[in-house]
Amino acid sequence: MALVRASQYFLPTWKEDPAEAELPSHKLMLRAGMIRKLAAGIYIYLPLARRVLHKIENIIREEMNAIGGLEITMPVLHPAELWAETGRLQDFGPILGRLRDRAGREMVLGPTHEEVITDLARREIRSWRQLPLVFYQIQTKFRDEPRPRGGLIRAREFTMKDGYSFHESKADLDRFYREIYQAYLNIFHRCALDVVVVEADPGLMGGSESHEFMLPSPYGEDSFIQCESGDYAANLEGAISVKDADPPEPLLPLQEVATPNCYTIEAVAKFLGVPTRKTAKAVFYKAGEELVFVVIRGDLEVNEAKLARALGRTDFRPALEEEIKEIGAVPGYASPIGISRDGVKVVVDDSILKARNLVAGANEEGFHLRNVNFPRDFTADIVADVAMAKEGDPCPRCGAPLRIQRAIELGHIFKLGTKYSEAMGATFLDRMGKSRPLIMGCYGIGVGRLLAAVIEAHHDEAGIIWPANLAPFQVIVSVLDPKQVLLLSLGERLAQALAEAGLEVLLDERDQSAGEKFHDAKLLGIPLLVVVGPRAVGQNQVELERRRDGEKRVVEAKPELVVSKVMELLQGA
RNA sequence: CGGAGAGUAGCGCAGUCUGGUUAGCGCGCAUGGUUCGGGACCAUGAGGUCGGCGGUUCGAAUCCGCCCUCUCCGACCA
Repeated sequence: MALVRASQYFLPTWKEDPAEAELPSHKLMLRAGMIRKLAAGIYIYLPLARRVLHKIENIIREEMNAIGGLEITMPVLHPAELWAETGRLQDFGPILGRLRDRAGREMVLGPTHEEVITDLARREIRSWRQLPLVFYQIQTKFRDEPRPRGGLIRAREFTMKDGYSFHESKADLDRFYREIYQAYLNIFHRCALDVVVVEADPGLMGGSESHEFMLPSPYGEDSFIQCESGDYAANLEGAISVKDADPPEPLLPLQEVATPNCYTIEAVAKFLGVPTRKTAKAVFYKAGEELVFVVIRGDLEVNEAKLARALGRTDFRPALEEEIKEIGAVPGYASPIGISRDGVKVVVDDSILKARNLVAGANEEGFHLRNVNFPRDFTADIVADVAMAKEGDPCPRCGAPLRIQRAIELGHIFKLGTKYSEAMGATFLDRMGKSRPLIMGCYGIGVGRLLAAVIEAHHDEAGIIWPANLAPFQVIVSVLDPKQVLLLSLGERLAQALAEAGLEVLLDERDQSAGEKFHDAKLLGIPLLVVVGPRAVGQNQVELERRRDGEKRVVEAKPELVVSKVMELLQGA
């Protein structure tokens, strides 16, 4: 039986918006007494938040268990050597929280657990007969993010459900991937969230396929691109861009033109009176010893995630002016024509393929070339799509315009393949007795972020509006003047009856003004309010008020009647 | 890491430009009383290293320097 007395509980609510919060979910969680900040991006979860988190976590558990997931708990502290094995000790960089134990051993605070689970797998999994195996945990992660923001939306210390699956074949991973995809939809649906599933960039996680589960929100920390007709949605990092081409035109001869003080595409285009899409832009990166020379249509931007894929490396940075000059290119007037190709990798975006008679730099201060054409005038080491998709671009599937949406990334699932198992030697004997690396997938949900997202999706000016299945309490029984013994005892009886009927009940018998109690009830977002006040009780009645729509009922103050009416109203909450 | 802003009582803020009684206001908190249907009222009271350190000055919340913390924008973000 679940009956909590407010006077003995911890409800540190605030009347005013805190100065430090910007997002509705952040403000409301502070105001409702759910969280308190310890340091930037590091929060204490108070009792009210814990109640909701338990429900969210249990939904996740049920759905994970239903597809064969086995719950485990892995350590927060990992030996750094494990991370060195996969190279991620380096790759994660300063995001990785690091420390030494008393013996001087390097340790890391786990930002994720591929290394640990793969270590477990290589010790324990020997035969295909043990497969498939799906482990998951709901546990604290630490990432020393450069910029935490928005309360629980992007914290440094946060709770994550992370799952890892091991398979004997790609086909079995594919099968399980479809199951977990559906399980994720179930989880978010049960949390009353309308998520959009977007194709994501598997990037350097390796593997073939990856999806993100996004909740569209103006306060999102992420964005994705979506086709109006709904047949394509992708993370911006991986979004395929279709480049509309101009109609073909005859190739004209190269022609040098003076363009004084035109150091930017906009300036050149304006000076020569051509649209920016009729220019070729040069963008430079330094990757190790190599200078990467990207040629892209002037109206487009380079997508560095796509460039990383085209190059097969991520260790590059924008080049310095001196580095550009070293190869004979002139910053502001650069083009791939007439430069030294020694130690230079020319990457041509596919937007250049169909473009004709472009304006490009002449590698001479104050001059550009007209009528530059690929591949007539220069060659490429790599031709690839390295452009950032943008608002209004045609959808790669149906051609309808694409729109950019801000969103909260709630979940991310990956087909990892053998990246970790190979790096760490996690192998098994297959049906033919042959040793092969385990085939893996990994699957994350930001639990705290999910909690915040539920509030983002379900609140109004007065406070939170919990979906009934996530609410910390389903009913709040508010005794307006608890010093009147009759009112208090009636409130107690009703609360008891409701609790015995299986509901979680908060009995607000605090000696506070009616207004405060009404406001708190709304702020806390409890689906149903039972008002035990002198006015109605005088006529042997109590009032019910539904949080979601303000729907009110008056009921005779008999426990059975109140219970049945509460149940009825909760159906619509 | 770049840009912007902020740090004064538990919360929200004024005071700082132009140095000068005992550092204020609202809310909250404690005690007593009056109230009791949509954030009541009266009285009394507690609560402050004015983010820290250093400097200037007869005198610093206020001026100067360094540092710390927090927020927002950007970069970044399996």
